[in-house]
Amino acid sequence: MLNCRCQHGQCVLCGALVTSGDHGKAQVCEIRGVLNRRRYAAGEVVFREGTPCTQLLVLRTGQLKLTTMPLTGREQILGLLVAGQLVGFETSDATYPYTATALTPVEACCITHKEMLRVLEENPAVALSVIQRFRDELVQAQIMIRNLGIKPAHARVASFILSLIPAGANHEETFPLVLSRLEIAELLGLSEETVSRVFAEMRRNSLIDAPHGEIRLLDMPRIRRIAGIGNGESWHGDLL
Amino acid sequence: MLNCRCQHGQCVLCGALVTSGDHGKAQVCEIRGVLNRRRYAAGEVVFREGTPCTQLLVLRTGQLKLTTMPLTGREQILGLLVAGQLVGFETSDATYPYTATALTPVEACCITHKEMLRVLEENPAVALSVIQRFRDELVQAQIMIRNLGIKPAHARVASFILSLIPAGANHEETFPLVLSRLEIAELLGLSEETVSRVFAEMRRNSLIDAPHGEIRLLDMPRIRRIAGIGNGESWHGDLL
DNA sequence: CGTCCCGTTGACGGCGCTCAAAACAGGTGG
DNA sequence: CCACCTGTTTTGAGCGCCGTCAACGGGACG
Repeated sequence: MLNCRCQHGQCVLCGALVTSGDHGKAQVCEIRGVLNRRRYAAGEVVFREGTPCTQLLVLRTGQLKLTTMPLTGREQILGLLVAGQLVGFETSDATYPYTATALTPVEACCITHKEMLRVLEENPAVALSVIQRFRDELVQAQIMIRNLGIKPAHARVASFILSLIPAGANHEETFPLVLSRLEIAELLGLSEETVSRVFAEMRRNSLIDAPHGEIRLLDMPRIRRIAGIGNGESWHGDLL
Repeated sequence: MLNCRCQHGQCVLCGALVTSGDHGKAQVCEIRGVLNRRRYAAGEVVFREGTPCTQLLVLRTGQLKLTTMPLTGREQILGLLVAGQLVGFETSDATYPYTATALTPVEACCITHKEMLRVLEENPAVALSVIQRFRDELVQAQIMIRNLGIKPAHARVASFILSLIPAGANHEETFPLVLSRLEIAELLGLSEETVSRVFAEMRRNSLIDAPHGEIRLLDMPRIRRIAGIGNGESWHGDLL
């Protein structure tokens, strides 16, 4: 485990392999032959929409954004990925359906689809773990559908801000914000200007503080209320 | 296989089990003990958002819609399911994150999560098949995000109409339309009236014909063009 | 100091939502 | 068969949210 070349117990593949009792050590040794570690700089494109997909990645550190650009138009962010998640595991089509770009410096493990399928067939524990990851991604996607489908601009931004809080973190703390206004707009299905306006409004009403590249929640309960549906009665009533 | 009580080779569970060589017959016999067949009438609620989830279903026939209603507001349809897909396989939370409702008469196979996990651990082929289903659902969800995020009303409706065409079907044919205008609106993040207006406009321009409960495509190429991004220059130019 | 990029702010117009009523279909009972 | 009622679909009028266009400010960097 410690002498495994990819050196990370938290990786879905390694982690699961290590704990899958019946094969054990032999499997660990086998898999490290097919895993490659890769690094990407912030802003670097990992793979591009429409290119043939042969490999999949397991994110170790950093964040990725998945984007799509239908025909000639603005980009839409389909989702954000953090450590532990899979990306590029496409089986139905032979090309990636979205572009993956590093938002921060990224470390990831690479494996070809062919090898991955073999690993899954031989290691039920890994398969279970992969199923769990897909479930999580699907839940995230459904949350996005909810937001895009019914929430007005202010509620979308509020929901987005709440989603930045790391699990089990103290509020009233300052969190890093790696997305630009434009990227937030692309994530929320809004225009850059609208996002900026909502941020300004929230700052004016001391709901948040937003220095460069960071954000700080000043009034969690009200943000949470705004994030719920825009309930008819103008949100201004709540903000002022 | 033919004497299996659930009697369907096309079910992910049975199908996969039958073809998983190394266990074979024994597994088939084992699984039919934990599978239950259920029927639901059109309009019947299969399970409701927020209720504890212990079972998952494999759709045999019919269609389901998955809906959510955040706080007090309108419903949002998260997705539609057809035969072969899984529903209710939630592992992270103990409650269903959406409501499942039958759109047509439905037949499904039921299995508890606990049993399902055991089946997955013992049958890699089933696990692979399940992963594939989740991938497909994720792709569908991402298509919805794309549509909701950037497309104007007309393009959303056009995309929806195109999505009704069964795989490998002849166009110029008449397809069943099980969703009401309100449901289409909830799926596309629009109002009922807007959907109705777009349908009317399309009918006026002989793009479609829409008798009760059915729809017929009259001009596939133009519908396809409208479904692409609304590219700035008014769509009226295309329609007239 | 000039340039570039990002964020902010203002003015304006249009898409699509809201409210309301009419047209329509389907089912039920007289 | 027709009157009646209920729920769906259609159509109209009005307006508000938000997207577009444009100009400005500020920090990073050469």
